[in-house]
Amino acid sequence: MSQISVVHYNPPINKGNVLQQNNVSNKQNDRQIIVLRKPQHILPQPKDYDKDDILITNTARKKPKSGKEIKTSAQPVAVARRNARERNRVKQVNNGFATLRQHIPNFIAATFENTNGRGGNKKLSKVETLRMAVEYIRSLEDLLAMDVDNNDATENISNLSYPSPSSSTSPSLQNINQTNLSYCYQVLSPPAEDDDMSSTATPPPQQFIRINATNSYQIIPSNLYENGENLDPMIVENHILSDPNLMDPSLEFSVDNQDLSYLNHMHTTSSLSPGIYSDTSLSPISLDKSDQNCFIPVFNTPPSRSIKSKY
DNA sequence: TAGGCCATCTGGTCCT
DNA sequence: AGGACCAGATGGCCTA
Repeated sequence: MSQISVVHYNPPINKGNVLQQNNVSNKQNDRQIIVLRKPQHILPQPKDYDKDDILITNTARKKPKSGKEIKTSAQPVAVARRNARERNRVKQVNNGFATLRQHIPNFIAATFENTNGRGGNKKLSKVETLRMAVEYIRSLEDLLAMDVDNNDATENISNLSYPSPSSSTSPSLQNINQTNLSYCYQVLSPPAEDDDMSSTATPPPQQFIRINATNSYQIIPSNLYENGENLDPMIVENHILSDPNLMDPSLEFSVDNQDLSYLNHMHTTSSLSPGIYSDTSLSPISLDKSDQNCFIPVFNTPPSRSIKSKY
């Protein structure tokens, strides 16, 4: 590290920059020798440049809403151009994130925004976008693996059309099997606490109610059931729905037709019948067969009984 | 007010 | 030399 030695008299220097301080006992003038950290960036002073080489920059810096003036500093052309390149580069990165966000199913993002504690109407942050994208890709991989397992006619694989939420063309629903439901509750689950996106731990399923004849869903607050425990539709019908105070209206979300492709087993967007569905069956199964790790509960409630929504 | 998120600036490194 | 990329520092904005 570069160091410079100075003879210090007054005023005192910033302690943060002091690397070494030697008190030289000099009875005559009692001076101190202090080793300073070399300033990390010593920009050439304007006087070092021709006037033509100076740009007033910082114009691209976000203008504070408070209206405070941002100090503009004189910069050489090279520095200004480099900053502009960096801004452009970051902009490209952000464009990439925006594109990535568009590929995350709307209802997943909406649900996450409602449950991430950051309030609604917030776009996914970069970290959240990456997490969601990882989950999405993982789910598509699972879907692919499941489809390969289920289809003995391997030639179908090359013709498979996988759902793309941002695609304007509707996905080939005939090729979407029931694993979509598994996908749904996996991604509806909150992300792991740490940032380790390589984690393979399977989060507990998120349970929700579908409001009949609508594309609206209501997430059942997790405090109403234990992790991994599937609710009995009868309990939902007789207890939870009868007490609207138990439900959180902010946890209601709507899905569009494309998202519905992830929620429905069927080739149409008709609603599922209430019950517990397995990963491999299109028919509800009896509760005593249920395996909490493999089934997703679907409950329907008439619109008239829907919990007071955000509307 | 603390913490999260973000944009910007800047020094450093690598590559062409 | 200049561009691309990365990481650290900084400050503004927003929310709980």
